[in-house]
Amino acid sequence: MELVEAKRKIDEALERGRFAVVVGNCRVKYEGRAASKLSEGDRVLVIKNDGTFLVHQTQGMAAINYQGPGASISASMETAADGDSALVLSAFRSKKSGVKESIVVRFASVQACESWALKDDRKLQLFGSERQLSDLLMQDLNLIEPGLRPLQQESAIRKGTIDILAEDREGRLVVIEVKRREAGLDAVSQLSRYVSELAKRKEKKVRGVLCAPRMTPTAHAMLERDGLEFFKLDYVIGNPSAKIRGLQKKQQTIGAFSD
Amino acid sequence: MELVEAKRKIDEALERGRFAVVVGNCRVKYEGRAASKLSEGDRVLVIKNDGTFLVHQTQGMAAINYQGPGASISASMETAADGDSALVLSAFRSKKSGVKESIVVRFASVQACESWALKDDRKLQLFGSERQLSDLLMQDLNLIEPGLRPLQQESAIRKGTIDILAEDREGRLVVIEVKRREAGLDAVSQLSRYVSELAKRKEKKVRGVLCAPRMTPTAHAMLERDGLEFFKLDYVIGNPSAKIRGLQKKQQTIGAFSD
DNA sequence: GCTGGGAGAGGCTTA
DNA sequence: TAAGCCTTTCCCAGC
Repeated sequence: MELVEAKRKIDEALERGRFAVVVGNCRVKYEGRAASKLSEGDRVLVIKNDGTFLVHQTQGMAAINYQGPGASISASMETAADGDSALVLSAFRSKKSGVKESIVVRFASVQACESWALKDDRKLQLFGSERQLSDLLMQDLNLIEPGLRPLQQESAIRKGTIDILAEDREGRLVVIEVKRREAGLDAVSQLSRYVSELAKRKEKKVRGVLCAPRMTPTAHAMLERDGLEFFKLDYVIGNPSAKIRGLQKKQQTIGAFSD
Repeated sequence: MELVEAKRKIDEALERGRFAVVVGNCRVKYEGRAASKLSEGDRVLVIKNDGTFLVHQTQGMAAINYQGPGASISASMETAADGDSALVLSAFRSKKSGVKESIVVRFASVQACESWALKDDRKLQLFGSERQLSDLLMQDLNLIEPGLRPLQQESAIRKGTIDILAEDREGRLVVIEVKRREAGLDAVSQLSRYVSELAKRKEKKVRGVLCAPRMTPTAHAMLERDGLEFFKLDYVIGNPSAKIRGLQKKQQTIGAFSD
């Protein structure tokens, strides 16, 4: 496809706010929070109405260069010193932090360039997030330990946010950290931070329980050394809901929906 | 475009290992580590040769549903009870962990469906990563403090990996943690973990220095309470290299390349 | 192969 | 707005 023709199509797509895809041989340059260069190769460029700008290589899941919503996108023709011309598509963005970012894609040739007016107002419904598991646990903390009563969910302390704060049979505070997947060192650090902060503030012993499907051995060692506890969180992911195994009370259907 | 025609094109693309893009009205269902549903709307599906499978909505940077390299992709026609037919594109993958994942995209209509044989063997060259900044600092630790001598870079201890291990004028061990962006509570936790682990092992006082462009206030408070230190890391990102401001020794050009 | 930890991480929620 | 922190995070490097 002729570069000029591709430019015309892109200009039209940008003007009309369409979703556009450009396929061709290009070089890519990025400057912003970091900097990068990518020399010549065939790539697929995705441009969305909201300013999203994605450069995809033929392999790998993540876009190799990207600009999020809010970028301003422009197209221009460029003629190099050797007389070769190129279609240049670029995305600029100024972040609130003051950082300016730019991606410049120089197409030497274009295999395809198309755009569409797409309509989509639906949102993804996700099941099995950490927040959902936390909500389910809140319904009956007896699963973790008989007599455990919930005090607060998502309570903010100076050093972060406690997933669930509870009280045990002896009236001790229990900090519960929920992880939807295997817990590592970072999770133990996090819990440890909350427990010591709370213990200092309340001037009494505070328990800490890490709820996760499993833990790495090193994390488990650190957990025990810090006097914290582990509770195996056994759950099943369904569609359209997640369930914790062993919960005695009838679980509310979270995230149920009609379609 | 006819659904059957789209299916034929997809089959051909899959067979020949091409990069394919499908645009149309669809529903999406995901089951795996979590589960999700997305009801009817116009979306763009990206299929790569390596099994990468991305569903993009009209807004937002991230793919709303995805499967990484290694997925097996298939296309089929389906006829619903009401007689409406659909083009079903799906991606399956079994992770090493044993988790099976699937994405099923049901297209009720297709606006465009195309594929290309793309060639690209180049890799992104990135400047200003944390590892690069660490490399630069290693060249002259005097910037942080006169008399500081490097002992080791990237040394693994039981509880993680220390960026830079050094020795100060008085012969004390100094753990240096480098962050390319603002450091938060997690960074302080990390450094704190390394320092206490090393102090316990060596049975002597160990210093900890957090090198970052800046810190959040809460993180700074925690740093001071833990007896750790902060060094403001002032750097500039260029293309094709990153430089730390104030480094006295001539900085090696890191990441320079010819193109 | 497990584990830890970075990433131009992005994005959401709450103080 | 800033800060914490979750993510189907992905990804790589080291042991």
